[in-house]
Amino acid sequence: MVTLAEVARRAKVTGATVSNVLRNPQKVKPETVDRVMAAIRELGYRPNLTARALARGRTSTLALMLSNITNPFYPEFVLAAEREARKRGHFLLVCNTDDDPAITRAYLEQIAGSLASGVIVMNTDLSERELTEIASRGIAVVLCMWEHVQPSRALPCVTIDFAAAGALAAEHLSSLGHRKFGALVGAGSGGPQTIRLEGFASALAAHGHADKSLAVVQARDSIEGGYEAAIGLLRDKPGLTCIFATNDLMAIGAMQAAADLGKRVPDDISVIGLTDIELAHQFRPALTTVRLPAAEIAARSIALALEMIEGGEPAQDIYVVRSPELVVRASTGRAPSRRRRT
Amino acid sequence: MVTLAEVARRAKVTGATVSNVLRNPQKVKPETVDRVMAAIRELGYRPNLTARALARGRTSTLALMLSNITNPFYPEFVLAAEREARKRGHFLLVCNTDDDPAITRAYLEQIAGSLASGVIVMNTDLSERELTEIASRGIAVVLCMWEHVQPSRALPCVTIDFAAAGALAAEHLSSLGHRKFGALVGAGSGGPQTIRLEGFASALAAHGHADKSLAVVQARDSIEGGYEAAIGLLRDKPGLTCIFATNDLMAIGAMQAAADLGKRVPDDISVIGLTDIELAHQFRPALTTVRLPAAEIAARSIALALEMIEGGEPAQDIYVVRSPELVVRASTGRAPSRRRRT
DNA sequence: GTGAAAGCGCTAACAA
DNA sequence: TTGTTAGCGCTTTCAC
Repeated sequence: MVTLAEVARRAKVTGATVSNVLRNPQKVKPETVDRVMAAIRELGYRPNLTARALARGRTSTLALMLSNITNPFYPEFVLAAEREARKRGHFLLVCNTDDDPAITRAYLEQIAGSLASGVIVMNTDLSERELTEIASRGIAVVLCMWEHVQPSRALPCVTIDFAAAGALAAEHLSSLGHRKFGALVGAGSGGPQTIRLEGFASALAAHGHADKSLAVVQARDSIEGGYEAAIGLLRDKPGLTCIFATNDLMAIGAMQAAADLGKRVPDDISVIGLTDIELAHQFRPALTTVRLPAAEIAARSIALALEMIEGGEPAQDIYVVRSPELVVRASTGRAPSRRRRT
Repeated sequence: MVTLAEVARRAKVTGATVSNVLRNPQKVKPETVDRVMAAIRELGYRPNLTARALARGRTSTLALMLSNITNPFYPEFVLAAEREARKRGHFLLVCNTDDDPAITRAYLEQIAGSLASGVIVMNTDLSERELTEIASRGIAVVLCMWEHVQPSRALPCVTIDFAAAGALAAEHLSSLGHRKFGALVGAGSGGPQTIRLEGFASALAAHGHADKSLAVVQARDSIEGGYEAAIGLLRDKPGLTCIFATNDLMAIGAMQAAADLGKRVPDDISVIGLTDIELAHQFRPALTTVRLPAAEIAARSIALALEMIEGGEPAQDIYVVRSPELVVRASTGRAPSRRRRT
């Protein structure tokens, strides 16, 4: 391995100068710069990032903690995060916590402040208290898509308006003439996706729908989970003409359930999701959904972490990115004319 | 940040002893161990992995280079890789190269041998020569799922028998009575998936099918790519009763194409994929496919890299993991009785 | 069984 | 403009 010292020797300068050429070339006489650059090239020198990190007191890696990258939302998110990090000269450590607090904790203990100087924490089972404690060790912690009723006051947080997302879904269904609503609420880590549901329910109320026109059921946040929950829901309430799922995976499961029960989507029943993962438009019928700007959230989170690392305190506490928007595709349509009773 | 020195001071020993307690506790008197452990606990000490890496000359991170994590094969792979790495006390840097040799190269230059002491390279546009050069800098490079006609002789390589996988698909279709075959060949990075196709074609020949009973078409390796290619293929060769795609994404696209052309799967046409990503069983109809043991390949690759780092040279050059196996689901069925001409 | 000391490769004052 | 000098926090001989 070629070291800075060898480059220095070859260029007949000291290490400090080589270091300067690399970091503040304007502070070095042009011809020295040339000489050093030549030496670097000839020797094939590459700075050792580990040594640099130790000397500077901060690394060039960021950690991204998520529950399980196998959920199709994350790959899209990770890609965007990684691109932003790379653009800013950083690398991304991906940490799957499997929703296991012990794994999460172990990761944080080992990595935070030693391997990574910043951590983006998504959907976690750890308490805010515990996370705050990590942050107090001097490492940049940013909460991402924190979906609790109370936004965090202690940790900077990048998120979107989940209630508005739910409301968009409600307005869409309502405007199509639906009157009997089903909702599948996913329970990811970090608790159930209640805010999405509340936004949905409030908007329904605002449009004059009675409380009892909405049937809610919990589901695991996956295609299979949505399928099972929808089967149950549709059996219990055969009069439903539409289903809102707090995310796309469950919505896709619901479409399959409808098909298996002999209901056509969207003729007999409309299904709307939330997130707009790629699968949403790849599935047939293509899923109508409310789009969450994942890439933007990812990039913002990385940027925020880096700003904290560089500048100290974040300028504000909560960063809300661009609003969610409705994406109408093939899975929703006008409510069928009444034929059966609820 | 609590350092080793502070722990040492508190435990009234030197740093060397603390270091030993952490690494070779049997070399330290039990009561000293206790004292040091107590100090560690009281102070909340966490070793700094960056400093450790610098001192030991090797880091605890591995890099995984893949083209784009958004391809659903990778998340499953990454999860398995990360678990294996974690089990062995390492962390995983995920690098999306976007199939761009420049990005790949930049990553390798920056990371290899400084941030990561091992790199798993999947599907890449870099030449073997270039990769060998990186490896010669003393960093562990393992090729993963290298799918070239010539296996690499220079770099250790974890792979599976792609030809056998293709053959399984052919045998399955042949045994169902099909006689007119279509094939979609994906062209990922690292060139087209020729070996899978060759395995398919050879098996067909071995079962007595004439060369011209197989129509091959290239496709982009995605649902959309498979869709477009299949539309073209089915228009050109309306007599096809089955389609083999060199991977699942294209197979799913092909199923959608068939549906859009008014063909029922599997009644009018059978579709078989290769890989068995999660989507394969989640889609309707569920996709018959040939399963590649992704998790096993991932784990083996990580393990191999670590062995090389620890032990120097790998014991052998090519590691072939468990054979692919046929997974029969709903997208394949008996060939329809002849109705039309080719 | 424990300590002293040298160093991993780089950065960052501060001097010159 | 360049060099000197201390480290960063940890590991690792080698004495004691």
